[in-house]
Amino acid sequence: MSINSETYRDIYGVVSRIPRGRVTTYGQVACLAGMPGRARLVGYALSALNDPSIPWHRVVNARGEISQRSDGGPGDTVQRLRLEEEGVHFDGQGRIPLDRYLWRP
DNA sequence: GTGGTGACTGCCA
DNA sequence: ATGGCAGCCACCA
Repeated sequence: MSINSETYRDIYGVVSRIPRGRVTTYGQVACLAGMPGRARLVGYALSALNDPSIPWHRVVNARGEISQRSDGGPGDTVQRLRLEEEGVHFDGQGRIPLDRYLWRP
């Protein structure tokens, strides 16, 4: 990982144990990392992340949608493709039914 | 030190 | 159902 910070390492640690074919929300990652209410920090941490071994694509927002990146990169498209490869099904509105795919540790 | 920004969330109209 | 808004806190200029 690119940043030397315990906080970020905790976030990445949580993300890396999301099982294949499941998703989780920014808020839940924050909660599991011991900082409830700091979903925005999780988003910031992921934007700074540049490590292919971390399954960042399994993190979506609280509505089950893929959050668009500010840098205009193709990340959001890649995210959807990778999730579909894992068998995560999107509904007609581009959202993931969280009742079905949300990771419950 | 100060102020603006963001891969967010929950509340309210 | 959708859209706006305040709160959140690390980072950068």
